[in-house]
Amino acid sequence: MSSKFPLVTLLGPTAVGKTTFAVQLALELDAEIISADSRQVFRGMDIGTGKDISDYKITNHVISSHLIDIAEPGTEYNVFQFQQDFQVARDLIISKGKSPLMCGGTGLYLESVLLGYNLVDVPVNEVLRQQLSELANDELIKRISSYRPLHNTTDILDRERLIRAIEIELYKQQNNHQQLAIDFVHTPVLGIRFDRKTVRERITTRLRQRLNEGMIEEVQHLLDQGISKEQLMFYGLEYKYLTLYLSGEISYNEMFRLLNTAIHQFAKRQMTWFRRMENKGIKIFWLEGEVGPELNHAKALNYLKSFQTFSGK
RNA sequence: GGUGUCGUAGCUCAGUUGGUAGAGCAACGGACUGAAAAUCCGUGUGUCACUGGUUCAAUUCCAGUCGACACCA
Repeated sequence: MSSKFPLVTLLGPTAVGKTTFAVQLALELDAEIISADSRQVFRGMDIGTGKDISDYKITNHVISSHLIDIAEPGTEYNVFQFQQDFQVARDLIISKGKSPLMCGGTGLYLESVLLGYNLVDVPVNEVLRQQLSELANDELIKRISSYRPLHNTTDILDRERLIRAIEIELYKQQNNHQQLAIDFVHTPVLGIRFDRKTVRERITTRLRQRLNEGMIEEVQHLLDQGISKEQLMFYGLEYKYLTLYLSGEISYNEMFRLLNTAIHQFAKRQMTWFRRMENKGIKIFWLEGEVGPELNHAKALNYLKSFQTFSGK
């Protein structure tokens, strides 16, 4: 395929084979992959996040990937940073004359790019932080609620985050910044999905494999590195339940059962997010996983071809 | 073979002194622009094992059948 898209996206819930599919597609499109995965950004979190470098090798090529292993485990990463990093990665890929292929399952991150969220780079305001630090939590909550509706309790659980949220909102109000915010609504978006029941089976099978392939040791290693239990728990899923298991709070069987269910529920939430994206006007070309990768690959290429014709490029 | 207990939602079980039934988990739907694999909200999905009987009315009482478990042989 010769002419280039400003962006091609491949999304889907966990355990549908996105990476392998993306790598094959990247080879065809002469593309490099930008990962949109909120957990694969962390170094040392490999098996638990399904990060497998060997996946990027195909025949005798290695497909370049971006936004993987770019943050220290134990630190935080967020949409704003993702959007920034995405821009840099995309510019780099284009400057090499290649195509950017965004691939991942983190709905918020995908949407922030596709809908062009206007996220402003808000500097630290020490004076404000000093003032706010003297207020009671109730006061802080009242302040942030007066600026914007609360999304959920994540907004108000943590004092530090509460103060940061006020800092951001105040800055936006006072500075009237219209950030770059390019949207990619009219670029092709491919999705892979399976029947819900099949996804569950795939998740369970994969979980068994990962447990046998050193996932427990991986989490133990992170704990040994000094990453706090709380932080690991907040990363969720594998990191949460394996931490509970390793600290003796739940048995192996409980861990398996709870984690398995949690991943099933996660896949469902991912699908909910994709439906929301469709409702917001993002057209997703769904490839049914049951059909098999070969046929889906052909379908995907066809769709991209028709997309070009349609948009007159 | 005999005696007893039990059979209610996908699972574990409540319950109805007779007026067609809930809880937890699962499942399903949704919200979510600075932690998003997080966080939060909503929804009961059912031949009350089966067949008869009593009754205005049976998931509930009675009898039988089937199944599970326990004990006795």
